[in-house]
Amino acid sequence: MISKPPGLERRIRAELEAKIRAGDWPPGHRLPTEAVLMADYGCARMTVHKAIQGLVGEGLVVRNKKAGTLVAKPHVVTAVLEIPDIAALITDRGETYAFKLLSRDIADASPDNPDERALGADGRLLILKGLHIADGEPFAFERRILNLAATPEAEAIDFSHTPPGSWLLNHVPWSQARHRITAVPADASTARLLHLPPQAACLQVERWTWRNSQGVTFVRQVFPGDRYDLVAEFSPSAEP
Amino acid sequence: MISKPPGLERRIRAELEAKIRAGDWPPGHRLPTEAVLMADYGCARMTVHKAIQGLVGEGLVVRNKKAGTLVAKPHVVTAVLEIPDIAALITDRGETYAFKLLSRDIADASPDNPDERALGADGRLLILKGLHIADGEPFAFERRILNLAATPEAEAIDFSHTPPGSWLLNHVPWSQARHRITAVPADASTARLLHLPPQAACLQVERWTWRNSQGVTFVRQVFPGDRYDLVAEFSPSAEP
DNA sequence: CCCGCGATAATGTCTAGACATAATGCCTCA
DNA sequence: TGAGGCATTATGTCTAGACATTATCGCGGG
Repeated sequence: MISKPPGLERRIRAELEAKIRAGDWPPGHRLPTEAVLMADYGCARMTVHKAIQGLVGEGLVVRNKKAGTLVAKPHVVTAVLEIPDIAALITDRGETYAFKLLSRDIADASPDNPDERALGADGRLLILKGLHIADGEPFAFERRILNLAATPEAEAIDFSHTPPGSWLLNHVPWSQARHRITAVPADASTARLLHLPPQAACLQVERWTWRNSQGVTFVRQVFPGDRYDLVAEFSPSAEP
Repeated sequence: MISKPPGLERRIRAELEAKIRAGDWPPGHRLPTEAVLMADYGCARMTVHKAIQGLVGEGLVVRNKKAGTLVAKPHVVTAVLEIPDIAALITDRGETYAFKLLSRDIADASPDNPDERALGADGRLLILKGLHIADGEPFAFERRILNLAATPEAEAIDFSHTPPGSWLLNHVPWSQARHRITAVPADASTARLLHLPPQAACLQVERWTWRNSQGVTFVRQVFPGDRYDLVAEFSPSAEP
């Protein structure tokens, strides 16, 4: 009674969702039809329809004409991974952040380099290597390839202290990406850069980014296994 | 003209999305108001409203009353990680799958074990250790804690060849989970089990699962770094 | 010049219908 | 007994409105 009424659609959705999450309605169970809910709540069909569509968006239910609405079977566990900008990640922790550019090269894409080929680029590439530093300690090593055909402005930018990831976030519009997450032993030079013993277990995140089906960038980041981990929450689709 | 008309709402949504993804409308750009789109497409407001709400669901735009609808700034990279059932993962690859139970114990939850405490369980626990095997080769080692208060049926199940993860998927309804992904060096016994050299880099996935705010299970899986990696696609929320 | 207040412009939510579409399941006919 | 077709049921999509909500902007007064 204190807070404002959250809207009927939200309420219907929340009540259905609660029944599913509590296990009252197990996977495969058929939920009431729109007509029934409409009568239960005394509202228009559009309202219950939108409520149930919300559950579809969350993947909690599947709908079939005539067959009705069924609680979905969770066959794969999906999790939403938020891969933050490293600079933001570190400053959010209250540590000081610095980026150190180790090398900068411009090269033509060569079809025999698998990283470059996957990017689908065929023109000039900007190749950057750098180190992310938190409170003076090395935090991650990254090697990045930028497709200059997709982001020609990048050639003029001074990346000696600006991390290219942060620059891209603010200058490249919406895009699509693919991530690959692996554990790798640190090779000799990476181990030295990250102040690790040779062969130390590291988390490697590779990301390919496209915009409008044109390759924009590829990056491989190596984190010391004991200094970083990824956390993914299951997504009960947050409400604003 | 070959395929059926996909519905006006879908069409509006797709056209707006295309403009955003192509970069025609950069982050921060204000898109046409519902009234304008209504006139453009000659349809009711509800239709454009639902189309734009779809974009909100994808996180592509943000809406404010009076201020209008703005293209969102991609400040964190989010990706949808599908963490499959290991048995399904392996058989999908066309390899033979086997599970070998290494140990089974029942214990009372002890508050000084951090894994058990995080689960929030305070009754009896079933503790399983096992090995996932693909084509005869060890694929992953797992240690799992099941809260018997949440899933009492589990006590009667014979897990000697059934992987507990697969059993849970089919017997526990919808739940919430939290994942933590790290790189760790294999300890001596894990290395032996997985046929790895000691200290080899491994990917470790930890998952806490709750249902109805009651802890259900905690599992820690260790994969050889060179035999498994996680792939996460960015999610432009697929359309059926 | 700044502050506050009110008009306004935008989205949020809901209604009560209409017609379309698709899968189920029954019923009929061979 | 079996197969096909049709009626039924449920969701999918859309309309044309109504009223609610709220951030912004501009204007006027102190």
